[in-house]
Amino acid sequence: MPVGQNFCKCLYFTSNRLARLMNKIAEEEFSYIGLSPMHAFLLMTVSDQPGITQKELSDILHIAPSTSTRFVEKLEAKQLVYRKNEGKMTFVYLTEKGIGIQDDIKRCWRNLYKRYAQILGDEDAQRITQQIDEVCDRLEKK
Amino acid sequence: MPVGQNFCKCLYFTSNRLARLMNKIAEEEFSYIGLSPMHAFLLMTVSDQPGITQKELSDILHIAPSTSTRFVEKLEAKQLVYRKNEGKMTFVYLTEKGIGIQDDIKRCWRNLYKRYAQILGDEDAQRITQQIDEVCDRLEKK
DNA sequence: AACATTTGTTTGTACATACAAATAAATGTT
DNA sequence: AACATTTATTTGTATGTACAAACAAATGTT
Repeated sequence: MPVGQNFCKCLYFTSNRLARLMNKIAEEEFSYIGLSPMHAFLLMTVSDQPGITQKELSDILHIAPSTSTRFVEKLEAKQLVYRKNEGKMTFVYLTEKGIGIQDDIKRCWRNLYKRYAQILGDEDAQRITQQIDEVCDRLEKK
Repeated sequence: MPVGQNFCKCLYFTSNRLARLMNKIAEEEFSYIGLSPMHAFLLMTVSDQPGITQKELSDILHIAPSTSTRFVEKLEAKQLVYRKNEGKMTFVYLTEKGIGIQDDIKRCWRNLYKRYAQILGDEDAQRITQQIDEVCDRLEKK
């Protein structure tokens, strides 16, 4: 009896498959502004909370602290954010250029939503997203 | 009005968050046999269909063809599989060593399931997994 | 005040994964 | 049979992400 057919019953397997699919779609949509999706999310977060620390960023984005360092580095190189170091913390702010592309980012984000919602329907799209978020919270809590 | 709080309503964002979480759990469980989870899945697939081609592997595992080349290369280096080239295709088989660890792989896989099912409950775990799989199929069909 | 612990950041390194281009074989078309 | 198209694989290169270790600052304890 073949086992290969049962990969679809493994949450590790399916969640990674979905993430790969969504990555491709999101990369396409955000490619219009030359940013990877996670970088765009980071920029939106900084726009929302100027002076945010990297620790807070990694909490909100659910990435490792080292990853947020790397992201901020890259966005700094593109002159979309700048850092202010104070003691052991670094506070992150948008540059003028970073502020300037916020609308474009939001537009890409909306297009991304439209893109998958068109396939899944608004209701299913929102339902599955909410359920995944809930599952994440439960898995993370312990 | 803060936008950061709404990332959880984005399927790209949540699916990646879940994948990162599941990766960590799966890597832990499969670390007992010194394999990354996807390598283990590939080995199970080859065990199920000896002589499978890399194209078929990439279809079943939902990865890019180049990725399946890379995986097979690595498993060949570990002497868990070998290749037989015929024409433009390469057929993949398990070595004795590869056959020998199948039980260990299955044990890790069961432990992985137990691990997240214990947190989510069997029912929820299976429900969300099935729904994600369905969503993937719909997104892939285009 | 001296030392230990915790907390935030950075750096080195590694891995999974992908795309695009190159290659090579198989198949279809004239 | 000659050429064009499709299909499977490989290779070069790039990106996202993580962990562990290093470092640096802040806080707690004696």
